Amino acid sequence: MSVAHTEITSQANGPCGDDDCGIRDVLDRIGDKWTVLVMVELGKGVRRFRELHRAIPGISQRMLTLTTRRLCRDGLVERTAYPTIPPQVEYRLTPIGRSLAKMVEELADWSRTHKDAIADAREQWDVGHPGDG
Amino acid sequence: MSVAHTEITSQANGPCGDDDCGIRDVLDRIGDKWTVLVMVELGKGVRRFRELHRAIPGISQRMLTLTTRRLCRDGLVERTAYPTIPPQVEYRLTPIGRSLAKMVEELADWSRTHKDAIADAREQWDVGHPGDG
DNA sequence: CTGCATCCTTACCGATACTG
DNA sequence: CAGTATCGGTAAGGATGCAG
Repeated sequence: MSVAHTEITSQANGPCGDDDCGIRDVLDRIGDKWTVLVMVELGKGVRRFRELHRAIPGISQRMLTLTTRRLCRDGLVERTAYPTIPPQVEYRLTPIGRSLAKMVEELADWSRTHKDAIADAREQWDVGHPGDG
Repeated sequence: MSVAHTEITSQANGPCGDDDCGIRDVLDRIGDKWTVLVMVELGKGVRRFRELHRAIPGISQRMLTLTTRRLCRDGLVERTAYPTIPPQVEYRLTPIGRSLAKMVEELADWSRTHKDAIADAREQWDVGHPGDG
């Protein structure tokens, strides 16, 4: 994402006082455009590359490749490639990946619960602030 | 952030089956560079603009202004301006803002717990994939 | 089918100067 | 003190074509 520290240890200041609790890295992962969608889909079970691609409308092949690779790099997703022709690759959540997926689900629940309230707040704001984003 | 749908209702597909659960909007907010830091600081109590600025090293005035304004727009933060000279403005979390701050804290807890595991996974990955980000 | 390489547009964000 | 206005670097991500 836009922050991209790359190294998990390179944070000047975290939100937890003055020590780095690592949340920046997690947000750099799940905060990007496609990661949550991939994780939720993989939360339903093992998926092949093409299945993910069809299950997530709008994602490009390039972004699906990058997203799955980053998830693999962080140990959240496991990749299994069978040397067949044509190639066949399976993706599945690791235990730690499933635990993060659970957090994401809770966030999704929160979103569902407060979605309308936020929409209302924005409408209220926007009428009082024309020409604002 | 990079996604920026602006409208809370303009999502083709959410992670929850085929309906939009609004998580995209939440991630667009807390996924950006500074929002979590501001929320956690406000979680400690009422803060003035300058106090936030000093409490969050590295943030520019511009970004602090944008971040607080977006939080206000979503109804997560309340802004109180006193017409004194010099001006004085207070920011505090709304009830819904506090509830989101709680979710963020849980995510921070998760990060602390799994930080080392992720760092290890990255190291493992990087040794096997030189020249990769 | 699964990926990689390249070009290109968008917009996030930092730096700086200015206002009431 | 609490913003606003403007400029510019940079990285994310979309489109397209090629490869094993």
